[in-house]
Amino acid sequence: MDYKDLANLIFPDVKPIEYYEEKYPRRNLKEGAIVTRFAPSPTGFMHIGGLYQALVARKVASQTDGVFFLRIEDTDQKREIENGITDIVNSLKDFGIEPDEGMVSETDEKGNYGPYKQSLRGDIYRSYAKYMIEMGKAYPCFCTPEEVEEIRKKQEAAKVRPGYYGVWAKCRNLTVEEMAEKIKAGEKYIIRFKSPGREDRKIKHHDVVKGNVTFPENDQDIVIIKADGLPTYHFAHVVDDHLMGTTHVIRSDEWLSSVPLHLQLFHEIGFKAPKYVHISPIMKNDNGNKRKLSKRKDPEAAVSYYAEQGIPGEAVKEYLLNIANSNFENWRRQNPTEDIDKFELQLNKMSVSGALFDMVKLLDVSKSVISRFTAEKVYNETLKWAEKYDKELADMLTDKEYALKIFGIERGNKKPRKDIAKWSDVKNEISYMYDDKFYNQNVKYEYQKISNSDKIKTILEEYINNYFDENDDKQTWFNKIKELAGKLGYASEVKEFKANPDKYEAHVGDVSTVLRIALTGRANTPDMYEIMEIMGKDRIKERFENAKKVL
RNA sequence: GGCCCCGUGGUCAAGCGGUUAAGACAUCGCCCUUUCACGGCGGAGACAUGGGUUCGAUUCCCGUCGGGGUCACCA
Repeated sequence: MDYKDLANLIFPDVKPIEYYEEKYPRRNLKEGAIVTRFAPSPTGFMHIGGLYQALVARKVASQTDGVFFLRIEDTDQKREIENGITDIVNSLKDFGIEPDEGMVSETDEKGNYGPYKQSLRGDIYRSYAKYMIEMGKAYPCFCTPEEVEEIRKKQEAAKVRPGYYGVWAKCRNLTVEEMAEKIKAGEKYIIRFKSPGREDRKIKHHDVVKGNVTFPENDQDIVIIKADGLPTYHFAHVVDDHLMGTTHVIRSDEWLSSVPLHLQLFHEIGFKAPKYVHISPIMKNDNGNKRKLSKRKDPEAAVSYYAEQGIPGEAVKEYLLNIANSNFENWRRQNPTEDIDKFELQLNKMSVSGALFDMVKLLDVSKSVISRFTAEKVYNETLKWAEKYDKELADMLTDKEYALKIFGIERGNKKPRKDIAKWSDVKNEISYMYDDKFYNQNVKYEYQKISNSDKIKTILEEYINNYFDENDDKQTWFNKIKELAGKLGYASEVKEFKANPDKYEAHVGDVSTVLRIALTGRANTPDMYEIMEIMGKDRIKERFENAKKVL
């Protein structure tokens, strides 16, 4: 009895690895092409950190004419949730991230290197496990979970490293005959890797973002095939990324410490190891302590949160790119209208330590992003958001032509207006442009410098009767307000007023403010000329009448 | 606790032996503007700490402190 016989006893009906090696040939890509993947477990909602990884992986693959694929790591059936894959696929799609290969829905996939769902790859893993056993590099372990737990307790008591290794690895030194006997006797077992490592030796490794790191060699006989016949993460990673031709494994840095294991696994099975890119997670300040954004405690950890808030996906992506490569900001300033796909992301420039999530900064990025949108796009996005989260707003937007005029105020020029950070801001920004909202809100007219009722009344009446003309261009429109101010005894120029503060009660700006407040109920609005232009004389008149009533 | 990684203004961060230690967000002041939002100018604000090495350390080495990660038949 030798290893081969043992392997056959354990996996009698499994294909030789040559079958798979042929079925999944090396990818024929041009020099320098990077193959990346996003490999989440469908265990809950999509996390912002996952989006970050996927974004980075998608970008570097695109930049090098490589391939980016989506693989689902569902080898732990206990933790799975319903529609987990759909949620991942849709979340990525919402942010404009399309994999070249991989799962496209709960059950469908595209690409030639599948299945892209690990639970469907059991036979493949078993073939490679068998291969390992044949080589004497893996073995069946008959220890029960209770026994393993007991070993751990002893180690703890003895103050030695916990784990299944060296002398603690009871089954490691069983003879082939003993193993076969136990199997034939029906004893339950799992498959463990037979680590050739020694803890007192160091390995050096170069991580693309973390740089050079040194670790003790792995000496743990980790399990590669679980009792349920599926592989553990470690083994699936090695087999899949080999077969799928991944060149760069981009993953969260919590995996950094398993690099010695993974490298050893790759080496022992005889595959070329990929490059590793361990990216720092996005953190949150929690009472002075940094911690990862938590699914349970932090609503902003879920990518759905941003959609709910009405923060455009483009903004979230730009913010994330900002964290990834801080020179993105400079690039954006120099290329304000360029598509972000044109930005060249550099993996080795990514931060080694985790960045604190900064909502204020995100919102600032978002303001800029939205200011670059066309009125049409602002309209469409706002409507899409409103239909889901704010019915009242959606109703307001029924008249598209009118809404487009509002969204067009101070937009499309070199210094576009930056007042919307998220779609949920919109209602408040535009509500006064809607008569039914305006007249039903019980507006309080809080006049400022000029607050005397008679004076306000005079300004309003004079203006609408003698100065307002719908056909005026902006310059003459404003000249007329100056004229009005002059006629009523206010300074028609601000400079004039500042030069002679005692001579005048107020200046043209204050007159404007009266008009603005009577018109909108607010002291601060976008350009008043455009607002008046959109409203038209009758509505302006009506607004003024309303204002006069409560004087 | 063992092992690994990290430590530049409030935040994100350039810098990698000699710099007046960039920039962005936030903050404050001024300017522009009929208001606001922009935009412009300026201010305040940082190399965790103690030892080395060096003519010279934010940059290199060691210790301390602080933060994070990891030690599963979870990924």
